[in-house]
Amino acid sequence: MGLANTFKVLSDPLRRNILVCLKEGKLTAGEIADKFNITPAALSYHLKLLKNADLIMEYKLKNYIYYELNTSVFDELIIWINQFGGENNEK
Amino acid sequence: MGLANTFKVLSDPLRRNILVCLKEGKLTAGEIADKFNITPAALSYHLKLLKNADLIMEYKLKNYIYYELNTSVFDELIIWINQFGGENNEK
DNA sequence: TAGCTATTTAAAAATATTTTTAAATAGCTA
DNA sequence: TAGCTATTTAAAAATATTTTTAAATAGCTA
Repeated sequence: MGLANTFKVLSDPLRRNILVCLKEGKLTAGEIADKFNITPAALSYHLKLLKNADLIMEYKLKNYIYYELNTSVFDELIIWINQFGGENNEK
Repeated sequence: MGLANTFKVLSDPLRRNILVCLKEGKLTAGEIADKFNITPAALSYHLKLLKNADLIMEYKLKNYIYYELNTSVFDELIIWINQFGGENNEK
C-alpha cells in the first residue's frame, strides 16, 4: 500500500516491537499476544495493519496462524530517508 | 525525544512533504503554509512537532520565522531499519 | 458430531491526533 | 507610538486510531 502506509504502520511502538520479535522467527498470534500482554482482539487489529503494509506474512497450520517478517518493504523506506543525505552524511 | 517520536512525526504525509520542501533550503512559516494550502495555525502545529522531533530547526529574522532541515536524526532511523537486514539484503 | 482452542470480526467506547477559530505575541514600518 | 504582518497559542470541534467486549469462524480432538 505504499510508503505512506509503511510510515503510518511503523509509527506505533507495539507494532515495531512485534517486528523485532519476529526477527527471531515465526510466531503464532497467541505467542505474540503473550509477549506483549495485549488482548487477542487488539493484537489481531495490529497484525492486520502490519499485514496490509506487507511488513509481515501469515500462513495457517493446524488451528494456529503463524506470522513472519517480510523485510522487503524496508528498502523503499531507506530510499526515502536517503534523499536527506544517505551514505556517509556530513558528520 | 527518541526514535519513537521520530517515527510518529514522520507518519504524517504533510510533515514528510514539509521536510522534502526544506531540502531546497530554508523557508518561512508563511512560505510553507502557501505551498501546502493549510492554515497558518495548523501548519504551526506541525512545525512544532517536527521541531520537537529535531527534524527541523528554527530561527527568527525580522518578523519572520525561518525553518530549516536537520538531518541528523535520520541516522538513528536507519540503524533501526537496518536491524532487519540492512546493507545488501537477500534479493 | 460435540465441544474445544486459536483467532478474527464487528460495534461501541475510549483515546489520541488534527483542524478550526479566535485571541495573543512580537517585531516590523510609517 | 499606532497599526500592520507573521506567527503562535489555546480551546473547542472534528476526525482518526486503538482498545474493549461480545460474537463469529474454522480447524482441531475426543
